[in-house]
Amino acid sequence: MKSMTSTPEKILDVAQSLIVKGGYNGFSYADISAAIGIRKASIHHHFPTKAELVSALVDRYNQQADAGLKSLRQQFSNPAEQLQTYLNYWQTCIRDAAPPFCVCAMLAGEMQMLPEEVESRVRVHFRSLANWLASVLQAGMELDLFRLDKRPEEVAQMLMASVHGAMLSARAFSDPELFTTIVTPQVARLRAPGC
Amino acid sequence: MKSMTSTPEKILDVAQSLIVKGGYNGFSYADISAAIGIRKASIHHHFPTKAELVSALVDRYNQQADAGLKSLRQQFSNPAEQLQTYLNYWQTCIRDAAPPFCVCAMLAGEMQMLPEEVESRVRVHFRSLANWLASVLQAGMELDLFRLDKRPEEVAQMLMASVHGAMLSARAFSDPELFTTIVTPQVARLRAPGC
DNA sequence: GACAAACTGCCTACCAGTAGGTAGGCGGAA
DNA sequence: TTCCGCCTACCTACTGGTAGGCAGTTTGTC
Repeated sequence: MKSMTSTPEKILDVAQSLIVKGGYNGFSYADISAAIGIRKASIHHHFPTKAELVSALVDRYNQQADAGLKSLRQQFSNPAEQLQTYLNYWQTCIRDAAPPFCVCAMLAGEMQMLPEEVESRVRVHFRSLANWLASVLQAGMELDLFRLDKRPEEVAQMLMASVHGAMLSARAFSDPELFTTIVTPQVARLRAPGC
Repeated sequence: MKSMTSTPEKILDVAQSLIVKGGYNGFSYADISAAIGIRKASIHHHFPTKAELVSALVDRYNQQADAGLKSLRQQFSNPAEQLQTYLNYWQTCIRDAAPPFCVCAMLAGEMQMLPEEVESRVRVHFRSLANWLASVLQAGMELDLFRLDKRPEEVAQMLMASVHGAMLSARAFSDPELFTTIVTPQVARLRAPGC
């Protein structure tokens, strides 16, 4: 039986896991080549340059994230549940070391030396995640589930920063549970009393 | 007039600014060489391997940070002021693009592929920053300046994550002000009513 | 339906440039 | 006289990237 995922997909999968480990400069075509048993030149056939490879990678990641977040809003009517499910996703990712870090958070650190084409795509991710969080917060506020002391956009930024910082701490301390320890109380604070 | 800083110090200075830009894999001996007008081999004379160089760098960074945080506690008797001054430090750093990022936060992202000797030193930084924050929070709580809903150690972790996440967001959006926007309300939340 | 042309996906072989690192020499200060 | 800081010259391994070939499939045309 032939493998079900296409070669370009496999390349992006491996590249993503490598970026999550060591960032843009932390992997090479040779690494991918070794991982999926294909020659370096063949990778260049699919993605001529490294910048194009990572751009495609972030594009795919953004699409997946958008789709995931959108389906979250359809699946759960309760904004509090939507938010919690989003956080649970990362919680299990980090615990299972699946992709224990957000690709874009990783790349954001290296922003200053990324190719422009990649940089702009990373910014897109941050923008749309912040927007999603803000709209969930807004909805929750209107339903009296959340009581915010700031505009939803600002609280969204605070929440996003907490999530990324918590990923960093979990990694620094090699303690997956730390992610939850940090993030859970942040969410609890949003809840309006009596919910 | 001779330059006042010794060559090893200059090397570490340049290396630090390069790490802050692009992480461990984001710089080379050649980069440092070009920046301070010395040959690559001469850098190896002072720091035989890259791992040793970065280890020395993080050691120095940790010492400076410890000294800075310690003097902060001596300079201000009020824990709220201590905390605020710490945050102001990063705020101005990021605004002036001085070192607009914490070296250890940067390295923490690459944790999984760092040489062991560096990894352990990064962990030390996280540990001692968390301890400092926790002790400031504890002191503030005893003086009724802060009202914490969690143990000071946990709130310290939350605060630290916020700071690092805010650095990441400021960088991703190329917006230095965002750091303050994110961090200030986090601190405000700590304050006991009537202060 | 036959047949050449074009296109795939991958290969081998190669390139210039750069990575981290080494060997050994040389001038000046201790 | 030895040590220090820096040098030139060099090494091997690896970086991202290219040129060109070669089977197998698709395509257009008669």
